[in-house]
Amino acid sequence: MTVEFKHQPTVTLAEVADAAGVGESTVSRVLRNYGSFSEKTRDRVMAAVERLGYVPNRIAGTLASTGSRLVAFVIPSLSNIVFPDVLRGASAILEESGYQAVFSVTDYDSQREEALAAAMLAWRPAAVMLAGYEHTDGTLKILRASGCRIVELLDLDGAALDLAVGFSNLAAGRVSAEFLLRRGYRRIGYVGHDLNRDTRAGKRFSGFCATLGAGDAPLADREILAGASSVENGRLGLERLLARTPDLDAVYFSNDDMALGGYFHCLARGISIPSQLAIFGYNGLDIGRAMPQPLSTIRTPRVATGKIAAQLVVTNAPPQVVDLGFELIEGATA
Amino acid sequence: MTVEFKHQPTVTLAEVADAAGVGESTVSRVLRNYGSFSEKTRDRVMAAVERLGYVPNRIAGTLASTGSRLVAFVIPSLSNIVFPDVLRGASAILEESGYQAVFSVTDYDSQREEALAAAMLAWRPAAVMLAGYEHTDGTLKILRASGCRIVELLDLDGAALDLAVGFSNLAAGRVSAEFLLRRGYRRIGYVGHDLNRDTRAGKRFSGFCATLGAGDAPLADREILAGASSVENGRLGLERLLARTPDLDAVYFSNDDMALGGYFHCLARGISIPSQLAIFGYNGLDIGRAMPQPLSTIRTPRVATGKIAAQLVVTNAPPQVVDLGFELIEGATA
DNA sequence: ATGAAAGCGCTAACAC
DNA sequence: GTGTTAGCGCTTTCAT
Repeated sequence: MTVEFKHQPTVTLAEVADAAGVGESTVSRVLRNYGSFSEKTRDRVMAAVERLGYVPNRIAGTLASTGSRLVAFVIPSLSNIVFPDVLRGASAILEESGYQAVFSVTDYDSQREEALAAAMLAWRPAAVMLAGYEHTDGTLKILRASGCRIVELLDLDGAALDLAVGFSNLAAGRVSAEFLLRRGYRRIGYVGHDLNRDTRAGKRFSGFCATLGAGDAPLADREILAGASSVENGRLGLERLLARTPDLDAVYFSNDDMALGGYFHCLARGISIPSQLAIFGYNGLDIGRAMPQPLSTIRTPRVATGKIAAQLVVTNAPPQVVDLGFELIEGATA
Repeated sequence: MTVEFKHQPTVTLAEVADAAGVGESTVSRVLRNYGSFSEKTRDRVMAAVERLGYVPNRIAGTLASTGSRLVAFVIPSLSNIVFPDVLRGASAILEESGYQAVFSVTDYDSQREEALAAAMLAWRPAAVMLAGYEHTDGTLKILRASGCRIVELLDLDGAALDLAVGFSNLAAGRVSAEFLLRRGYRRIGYVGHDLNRDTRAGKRFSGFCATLGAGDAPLADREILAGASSVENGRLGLERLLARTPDLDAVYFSNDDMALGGYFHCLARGISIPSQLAIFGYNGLDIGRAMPQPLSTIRTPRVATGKIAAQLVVTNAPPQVVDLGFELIEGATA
């Protein structure tokens, strides 16, 4: 028998069927372990798969079955550790269920979010995961029209489109303020990054200020830095804030990175914490626990948010809002 | 039991063609702006697209054209900031070229890497991006058989399969050791995380030790922690190392996170830096610059690695190795 | 400049 | 238990 050399870059299911001496649908059934087939057939098919090094084409499979196992993430940033954490939680669940994570980064720009959401939809994902509730009308329209599951993450202060997983940023801000008031601080300032883009940080700030006001200790001063949140901006922000308002007794930072920067500023200037100045963060990063004085902060369920969100999608759960809450960490800096 | 999500009826290209009163191929040409068509036809098609809210199905498009615009990342971790940084650099380039990033996380497990690489290949990506050169034989086999571009990232100490972008970890370790020797340190220790899994950290450590040995100041002691790299592990590691070998004059950490932990340990114990103990890291994170004493470290081109890798893929560059180098940062901690 | 028709590789009915 | 066949929604010749 003469075997002709075929320059075929990829093996197809049809070739496996030929090699195994069975029909295509049988191979498909065996590979998906669905429907019925004999032990013997299964072995023959698997042998052929092995021999030919067959890798199923999920593009074709998805098209044929009109149900994709792609989950699209449209996230603001990969620099803010929050989002890698969410992705991490989600991808663990997705991978074990045969789903595939796809992502793009909006850079906190809602126009980009709209464009990227549209681009994502072209892949006909099973679900689209987004940060928060603030989306353009265009984004909302195409999402609703898409018919795929929509998951809004890390924000519960608003109305969910379909699924929502996270916690209330407004409440996180309130709890932070209550804590500082309870500890007796009255001259309280704020150092944060761009609130217009990071709307969740904006909601925390609102909740924080509202509670301070109600507690008869309205926000004494604030310093909002233009760029993204970072340790350096935190340091710079506190420096500016104290230059302007030296008599503050506590500062609330938009997150732990910023707070760490503030901590470094105090270290460098010999400002003792918390006696001269208290510092409070947000996120509950591991780094806060390793500081000489553990950082007082709010621990957020970032990985859990990703996990639960993925689980809801994978199990095709009905529309719902899942509040994972957050935890106050009474460290040593406030 | 997972439930496959079914999409609600979506608008197809055929419906757009009908609505516009043209053939399917004409719609396709207009949408991809390829081939020739009249102004008038273009307007009619675009009007119909708009009216029906048509979103092209890239699954179908990819299947028909046998050329995907998916780029698959198989990365060890999302907790180690290195990989989000690489993804960030890459996704910026990929998005503007109409490519889509897909990822999965191996958790530094080469068996998982093999399984995930295979799963990725099922999506017929244009390229697969992996960390480093250490892969199982199985991984190598399926990658080579796949016919798609392969990019190995962040490691140049080995033989590239196709494309490689990064720098030499061996050299980074050597340069770190040379620096410490040049500064006069002679009793040098090491604090690191799991070297078997993170082979790039292992290469740095090798280069470091080799240079120390050649400089007549062989590594005095080392503390390897079981878990992943973290600030807390850095702190704990330094504590243990000094308990065993108190007379060290410098410590090299497997990365900046660990080094920051060591810095915190010194702060807490009143060990003055660098006079009593010098600290040297790796990665050049922003956080190091904001420390009261800037961290002495090696800055690695993480975002650039992602960018260049993406560019090579998008432009279908010939096989090559791109050495982006790294930069010694002479901070104040060593 | 445009349309008809043949796939891309698979899944899902439906026969047998 | 297994094979046959008709699509999934597009791209791509190849005519016209």
